[in-house]
This record gives sequence, C-alpha cells and structure tokens, in this order.
Amino acid sequence: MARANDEIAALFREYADLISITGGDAFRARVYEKAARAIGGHHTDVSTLDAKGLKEIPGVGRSIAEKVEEYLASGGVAAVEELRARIPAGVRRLTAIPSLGPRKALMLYEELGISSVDELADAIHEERLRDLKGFGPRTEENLLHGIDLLRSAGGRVHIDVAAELAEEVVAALSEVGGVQRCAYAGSLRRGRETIGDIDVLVAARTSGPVTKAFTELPYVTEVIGSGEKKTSVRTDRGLSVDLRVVPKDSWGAAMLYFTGSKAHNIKIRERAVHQKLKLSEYGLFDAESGKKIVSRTEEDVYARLGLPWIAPTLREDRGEIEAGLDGGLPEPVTEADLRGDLHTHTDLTDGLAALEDMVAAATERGYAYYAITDHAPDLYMQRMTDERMLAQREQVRALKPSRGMRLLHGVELNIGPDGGVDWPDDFLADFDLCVASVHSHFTQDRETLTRRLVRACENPYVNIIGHPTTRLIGKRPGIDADLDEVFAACARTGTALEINAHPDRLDLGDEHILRARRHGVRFAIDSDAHAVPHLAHMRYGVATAQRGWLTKDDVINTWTLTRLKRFLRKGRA
DNA sequence: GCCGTTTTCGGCCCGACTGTTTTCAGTCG
Repeated sequence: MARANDEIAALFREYADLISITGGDAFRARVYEKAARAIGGHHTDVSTLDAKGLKEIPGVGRSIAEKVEEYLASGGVAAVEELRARIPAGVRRLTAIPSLGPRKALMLYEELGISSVDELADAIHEERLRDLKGFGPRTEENLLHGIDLLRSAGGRVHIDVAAELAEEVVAALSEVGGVQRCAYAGSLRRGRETIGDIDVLVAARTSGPVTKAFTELPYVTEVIGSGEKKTSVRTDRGLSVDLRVVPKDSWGAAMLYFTGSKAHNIKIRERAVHQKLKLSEYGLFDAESGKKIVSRTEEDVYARLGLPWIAPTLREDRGEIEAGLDGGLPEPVTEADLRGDLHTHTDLTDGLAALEDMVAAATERGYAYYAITDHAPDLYMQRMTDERMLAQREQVRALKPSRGMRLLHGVELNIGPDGGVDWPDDFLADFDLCVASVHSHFTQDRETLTRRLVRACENPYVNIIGHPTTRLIGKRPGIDADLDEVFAACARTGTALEINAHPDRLDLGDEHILRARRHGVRFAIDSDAHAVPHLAHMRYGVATAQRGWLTKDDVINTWTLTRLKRFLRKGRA
C-alpha cells in the first residue's frame, strides 16, 4: 500500500485539475498542486501528524490540513467528491490530450456532453465541434493528432535514452555555423529518472540556420511548432525536443530558466519580485526601469538574488533555496569522487564479460578498488556452487590489475523469503564484502517484507542492501515494506543502502534517499554492471544521489580503501 | 487557499506560439 502521503498528493492533484476545469480560481488550483508536491515529498508519514505538524509542511494551511485530516479519518474529502460528482473522470482524462487544456475540456463537456477521449474522437468525425466558439478546422486536426499521440502513449523514457538523444542533438547543433554555445537543460540536466521531453538551448545571433538544421535532423519525424525563438519537434525515439535560441548574453538566465524545475523557478522569481526585480529567460531586470542587471551566467543571477550557485540536481524546491540562503546547501557527491564500484558481475553468472575484461575496464575508469560480486547459489538458474565461487576467488587473488587498483572478492547474496541468505556465517566470513538483495517473493505482505529486510541487515556479514525496493522503472513497483524501519535498521547495524545506477532501476530513488538520509544511513553507488558498457551507468546513480542531497561523506565508495574496510567489518570483532 | 525583510489583505512567475481572432484566449513549459 502506498504511503498516505502519496494517496493525498494524488487526491490534491486531482482536486487542482477539477478546480481548473470548473473554472475555479487559478490561484487556488495552484495552491493545491503545490500542497500535493509538498505532501508527496514530505519525509514524515502524514498519518502520524496532528494539525500542528501538518501546518508545518510548506503550502499547507488550515483548510488543507483539515482536508488531510478528513481524508485520514474517512478515506475521502467532501469538497473533492462534490467536484467529482459534477465532472466525470473522463473529462479530466481529456486534458491529457496535447493541445487540450481545462478550458476547452469543460466547453466540450458542457456544450456537447463529451466526457471521454473516444467520444471526442467521434464528435470530431461527426463534425459536431464546428459550431463551438474557438474551435476551428486546425483545432480539430490538432485534437485528432493529439488523440493519436495519447493512444500510442509515448510517455516518459528512461534517463539513458534521453541522454543519448540529447547528446546527439547537442553535438549536431554545435557544428552549425553561428552557434556560440549549445547545451541541454530541463529535467535531463536535473537528472530525473524519467524524461518527458528534451530541452536544448542554443546561443546564437540569429536563429534561422540552427532552426533549419534542427528540423532537418534525421530522427525528427514532425515539427510541432516553429518560431524565431522556439521550435519543437517530435523524434522517432518517442521523445519531443524543444529548441530555444537566445542571445549569448542571456545564456546564464536562459539555462537557469530552462533547467527548472518549474517549482524552483517560481520560487526564485518570487524572490526576485520581493527585491523589486523581474527574472525571465533573458535576464534579471529592475522591475521599474526595465534595465537589465545580470544575465550572462547562472552564478551571476543566483548571486544577485543572494544565493550561491545551486546544482541542477537540487533544483526541485525541496528546501534548496532556503538552504542556499542560510549556508546549509550540501556539496553534492560527484562522479569524480567515486573511488570504486562495489557491485558488479562477470560471465561466471549472468554477466556477459569475463573477469579480466571487467577488471581491465574498471582500471580504465581510474578506480582505486573494484568488487566482483557474482550471484550466490540460491538463485538456482545461476548455477553457482561453493567450488565455483572459491575458484573465482583464487582467480581474483591472482590478478594484478594495472594502476594499483585493488580487487575485492565479494558476492551478491539472495535475501530469501524469511530474510536468510545463501550461506552460513563461516563461509560468508571469507568474502571481502557481501551485497544482499531481494530477487523474488515481491508480493509478501508488508510486515513480512519489512522483517525480511531487517533480518538481512542484522546479518553481521551483509554490508550492502542491493537495489533495496527492487522496482523496475515503468514496469514493476517497489516492494511494500516499511522502509523507514528498514532504513533505521541499516543505520543501527552499519549496513549501507545501495543506489543501483542502472537506468532501469535507480534504486533507491531520490525521495527514498532523502528519507533514508535522515536516519543517518550510509550509501553505496553501484553500477550492478553485467557488461563492460554498464560500468558507465554510474553517472545516473551519482545524479540520483545528488537529488537525494548526498555528499561525498555519505557514500562509502568515495572513501579510502582503509576507511571502507573498517566499515565493511561492520563492528565485528 | 496560502502567506508576510512593504503586507493579517491583496497579492500570487513569465514568455512563446498557435489558432481563431480583428485584439486575444488557450495551452505549454
């Protein structure tokens, strides 16, 4: 079951949409969206808070706190039910169609009784929209096209897919004559785990040549819109790309603006307004005279607003602006800080590359240490045996990697349904480190799953809980355990939580990291590489760790080998 | 409906593009 926070966040998002659709006060709708975000991201389970505690959540005042309490007590909120009774769920669904917003959705419902995507498609084909004010032939076309897009459900893609496309676009546009700077911004620059579209920013004196080159890129399938400053296209990768062209002098303000997030932007703009300034993608201006003050770099803009430069991965309005003001902004861990990888596989189990090849690739990455952690026997299909594992250990001990890199012989244990692992203590004692992960029985009840993970933490030889929630982004939800109890057990027992860097997992994710961090847990950012190219996934794990506000000191594989080994002893005699 | 380094009332981020309009509303990010 989801946390009450998530259920209430979804409810308030729906309420905000319903307010917009019914033509309610736009500011009120925004307040509920804001409260939904704040509650969804709040570290404490709201069902444990009283009215006072609720009102300490930013954006939650008396009325919203009362609605939260009403929901917790009765499972519903009367004000939301009332709007639900007036507006069928299908009308809200209509606003998912690109180019169709709340105003037109309401008009379609009130004038024509349309309350589903299918009904809208029929109405367009029957030419019933022709008499509606504001609906011309192009609008009909756009709606039909939007319905196609919605039905083919492009949706969001994993970060690695977006990064690859963005880097291709940036490389191509950087070659165009007159392009002075080119970079991607948006949620990709912020390192979000999934990406809805790509924002590319170009600094150039004129936009003509770069816009033409952009719309003619081989993977562009459709030009959605194109003007002097902004052009949007769809690509054959299922992603749209927006191009913005700005003068070079505006680069910093534009990067800031197009990196977002929306909530971060709103907050710094509010801050600008309070200082009698106006912030746009073109710069920071004096509100009265309209005179430009700064715009060249992000640092300049932040500094004029009294803030240090804030890393893009932190720009989610999760307290980074307040922290920047009082000097409490963390210095985020970087990929360069990593001294090693503590969870990797070889072809002895389900990896694709031989031990020597994985090790050689790891030395190329400049690591000081590197752990081989193939699967243990309880994953039967991996055909692991004691003998095979011991033979691998001999092989590892005999290898002399270049550049002085040290090898650790470890294992990825399977956490069984009762929390036990593959081998008894005396066999485990001879590994340099043990990762332990859940690979099956995902649907046990919450109490069993919680006990199972806590018991694994309490094993004196388990150093790292691998991909702790076992989610697969977009495919499988995480297991339903009491994660706060698991995080507390990790902190108590000296067990690290993994941030699995594989773009399909990114597990723990940013919000869980933020919660775990409050328990004083340590983390390991691991590639879980099953092949040489997977070693490079680390960048996504690092971005996720940054989004969880982790510093170098929080992450055990940034430590020296001496310090790491002390941690791996886990307080054993 | 929230909130306060002008405020307990009156604000609430800003601009580009499209389509249907003769001056602007809606949508998007």
